[in-house]
Amino acid sequence: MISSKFLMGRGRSELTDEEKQVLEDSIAGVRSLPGRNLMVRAGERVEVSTLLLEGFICRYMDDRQGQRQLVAVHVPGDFVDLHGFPMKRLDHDVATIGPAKIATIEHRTLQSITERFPHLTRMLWFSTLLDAAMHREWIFRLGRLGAEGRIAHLFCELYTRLEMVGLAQDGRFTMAMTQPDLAEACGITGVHVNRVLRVLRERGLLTYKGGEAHIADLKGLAAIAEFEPQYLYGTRDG
Amino acid sequence: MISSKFLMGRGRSELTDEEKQVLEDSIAGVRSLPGRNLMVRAGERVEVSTLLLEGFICRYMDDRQGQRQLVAVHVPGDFVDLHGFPMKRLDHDVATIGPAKIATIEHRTLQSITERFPHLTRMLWFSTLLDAAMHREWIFRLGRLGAEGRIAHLFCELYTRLEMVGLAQDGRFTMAMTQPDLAEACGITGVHVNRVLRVLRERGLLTYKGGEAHIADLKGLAAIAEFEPQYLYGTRDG
DNA sequence: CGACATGTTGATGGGAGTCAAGGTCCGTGG
DNA sequence: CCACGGACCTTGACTCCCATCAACATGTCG
Repeated sequence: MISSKFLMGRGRSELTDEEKQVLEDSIAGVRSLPGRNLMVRAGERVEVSTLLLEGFICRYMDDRQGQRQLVAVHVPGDFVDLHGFPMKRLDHDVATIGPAKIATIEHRTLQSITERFPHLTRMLWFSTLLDAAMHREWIFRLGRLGAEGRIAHLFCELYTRLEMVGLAQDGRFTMAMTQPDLAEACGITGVHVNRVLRVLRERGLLTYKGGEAHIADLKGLAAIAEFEPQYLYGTRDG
Repeated sequence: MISSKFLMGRGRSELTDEEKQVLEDSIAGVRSLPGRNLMVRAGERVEVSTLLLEGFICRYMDDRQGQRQLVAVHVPGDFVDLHGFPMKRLDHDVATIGPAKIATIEHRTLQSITERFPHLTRMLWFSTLLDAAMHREWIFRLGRLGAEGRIAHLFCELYTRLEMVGLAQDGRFTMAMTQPDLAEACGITGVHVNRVLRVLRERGLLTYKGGEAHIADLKGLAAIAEFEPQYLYGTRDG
């Protein structure tokens, strides 16, 4: 099932079999994209939404000098731009990081879902709110943590999210972000990312080289990051 | 009409009279709250959502040493915690800044709206996505701007939002945030906020004293802030 | 092989944090 | 009525984290 990773680990079980099938049948097509591929430019009107199947995609905004700030990183199973359905235009660019495989769903299909499946609609809404929760955590990171905490937090988040969809285990995962990419996600310079990674490596917390991450001490890394993963789950239970 | 400010300036016109009435009839009650009043604590299960009628409300997360990071500021007309309807639990605290007047809507009422009014549901969804767009802009601010830009940006955003609901004009508005509050919103210290405000005042851009803001040069302030207000409108048009 | 992105390390400087002191304003209570 | 405490605002001195500039190493792909 193409959409099998969607909401995996975060309330997917609340979807009925019928709803899962509706979602699956909504997929208009599957495509492969190369790395560093601009998918949507800010301000463009969008008519489809994208479900990420493989690879990594980021969303970002550039400042006046062209310096980039990532506002989100997406992993397989994520809807990348579902918010483009109610919004119609995006306020930011969307691009692949490494090569990626995506499924597309047309907005008119989503429209008909909202008219026939209220609960599924709420779950789609819910999934955009998970993005918002991650945004808030990023605000916290940038506002309150130093460079070490920011890097550590990003790795904790990515590890947790990848683990939910079966793409990380034993502290290890593979990802396409370069050091400059990490810098753009964390609001620091590439040079400083390099120094921080060295410190984290020397302290036995994390190694990251050539796209291979190994979190040697998740507890320690989470402590530096002040990382508490509840926000990634939406905490619907109870 | 109690909910008359909701989505004012941002697609409210897309609501039919019937939908406006449905929303109005959903209001369970109106209450006044004192300033500095904790409304919802992170992790609590919530059963109602809050529409802000008067005053200012913020959402925030505390770091390990109790340092606070605001993740959102709300002005009259905003749904403060509509995302709590699909999410059920919040990942952050919510509190008034100054005294405030709020209307509450029970989640079971919202639930019935989602089952009977798909278009109104999409507009509610849309309104939570405006929050997400503001989150993204805050990420950008914290990641790419220095202290001056951050303060300038916050004032530009608040001015624009307040103007939309008729609470700001001619560069002037009233607000309850103290300098320490601004610091918590901008990821800098209260002392530094003070210095930055002085610089902005001396440059003839902005004065802020005792809750009275006067933007003397909006163009200049927006330039420092790299502020472009489209994100506040959701840009549904065209 | 050369071009280019990425990774690494060093030297220097600046923006913002920290610590400290004092000022203003207000509400409360003796 | 005035003393007092408590927020908030203001300014100065010193410190430190991270940016900047620069040089070079490594790797990879046409």
